[in-house]
Amino acid sequence: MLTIGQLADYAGVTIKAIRHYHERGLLPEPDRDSSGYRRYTAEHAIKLVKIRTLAHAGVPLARVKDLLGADPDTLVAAIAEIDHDLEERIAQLRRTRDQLAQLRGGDRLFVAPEVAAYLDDLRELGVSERAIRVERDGWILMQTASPEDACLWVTEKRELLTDPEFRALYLDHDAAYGWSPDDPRLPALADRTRNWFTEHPSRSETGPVHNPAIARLAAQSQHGATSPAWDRLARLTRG
Amino acid sequence: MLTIGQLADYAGVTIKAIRHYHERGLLPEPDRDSSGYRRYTAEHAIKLVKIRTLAHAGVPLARVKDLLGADPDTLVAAIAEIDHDLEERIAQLRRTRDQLAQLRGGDRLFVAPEVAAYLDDLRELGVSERAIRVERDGWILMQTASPEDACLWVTEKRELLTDPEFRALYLDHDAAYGWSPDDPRLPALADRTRNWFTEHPSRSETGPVHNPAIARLAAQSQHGATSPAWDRLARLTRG
DNA sequence: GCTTGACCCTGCCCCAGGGGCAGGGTCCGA
DNA sequence: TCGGACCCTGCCCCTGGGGCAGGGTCAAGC
Repeated sequence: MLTIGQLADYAGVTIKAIRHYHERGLLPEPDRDSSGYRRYTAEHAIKLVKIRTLAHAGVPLARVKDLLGADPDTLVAAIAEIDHDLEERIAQLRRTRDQLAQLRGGDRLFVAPEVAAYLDDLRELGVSERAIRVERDGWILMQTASPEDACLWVTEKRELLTDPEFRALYLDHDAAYGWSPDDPRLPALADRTRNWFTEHPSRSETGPVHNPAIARLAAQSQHGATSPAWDRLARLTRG
Repeated sequence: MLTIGQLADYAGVTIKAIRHYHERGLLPEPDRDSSGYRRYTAEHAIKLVKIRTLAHAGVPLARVKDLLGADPDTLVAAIAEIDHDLEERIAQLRRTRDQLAQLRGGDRLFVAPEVAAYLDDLRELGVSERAIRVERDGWILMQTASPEDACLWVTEKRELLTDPEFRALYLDHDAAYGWSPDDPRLPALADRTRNWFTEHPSRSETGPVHNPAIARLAAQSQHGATSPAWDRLARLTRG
């Protein structure tokens, strides 16, 4: 004949939680003594331990209720599933720990040295600050998503910048941002761009990117930073 | 320039969560495009990854907010603490898994065989069903709290029952439950009880129980099942 | 031009497991 | 008999979102 406080201590649960389980119909209300206090039996205690264990495992109370009334086979199956779920949750927490460790030095990784060097290259080349900002944002995203891919990719891009034709193309694209969509120089630029890509088919744009989703993301992330001239240029380049 | 959906996919977070972080002031609201859609920059993305990592680690959002604005030293200290917390939580989940495994065969352990044998002994002795019910409930509680202690203790109690004087005392106490508190046989019974305990000082009542809290619990759990005669008997026995 | 599906907006209510408070009763030991 | 610990009900609040309603927006294909 336990009081609610004794039962709570026994099961390692708060008094509030026990009353909550009564309200939800998980644990039957026990008889009251002469002064209206709840007096619990051992049956309540073992049922409460069941409830607590399942609840601690993250099982929603509604499902706990079903499980308490289920036949043993169903229960065993459910427990196996819950256990599997717990295992996964532990793995997830471990991953979170790893990410937490990265966060410690996270600000340094704001822009990795390779990326900073690449941005410096662009600046030296005379690229506009607008373009540099867009590049930087894109690289930050890629770095956060997959530092290895980003590092590989940026190194390749720096090599690409040693090609005079690529440098010229880059600068012309940068300049074309502010042109009118009817500018007569656009078709020629589109031609040169297409030619360059046919001559360098497997590099950079379709390069050794492990995660294609990241490439898509990078493309999308720059999509908002477009202009009428660029839109026309894109159409011309595609054909 | 990411939309909210793209940002959510990137950070592995729901759109709802992002809006929630805006409401809580964790993540600044970005500018809107012409149709009122939020457009995010890379700064938002890296900040969101921080928030997500901390939130997944179970840090309350209010604290995440503080941490985002804190100096690096404070941040590093906080991360160490959070990491320690995570480690503990993983251990807790593992314990929950063990308990879950016990739950699988939990109904069989409703009354362990040793306890069942002890209850059978009592029944054979002629003990009342009322007393047997109280005993059973007590043992169930002890079993659930500490199966090893319960098993040790019940074995010792069975040995005790081979002592004729203890058997007689047990039966007399059982019978005394229904007596009037003024019954003249009570003082003599109290004397015999006290004598027995002084002659068997270290057994059973103060026996090899590893967890004293359990002994206290067992005593308390039977406390409600008392009677006027028992209350008087207890007073007499104590002196 | 029109439809269709995917995406976005705000606002509202819901959940578990309590915390806290009000306002009052009960029990137990000294 | 008094103080402190315990119990009762009932109420509203919090977190970290999920779900739904009701409506606007965008892009692709017909």
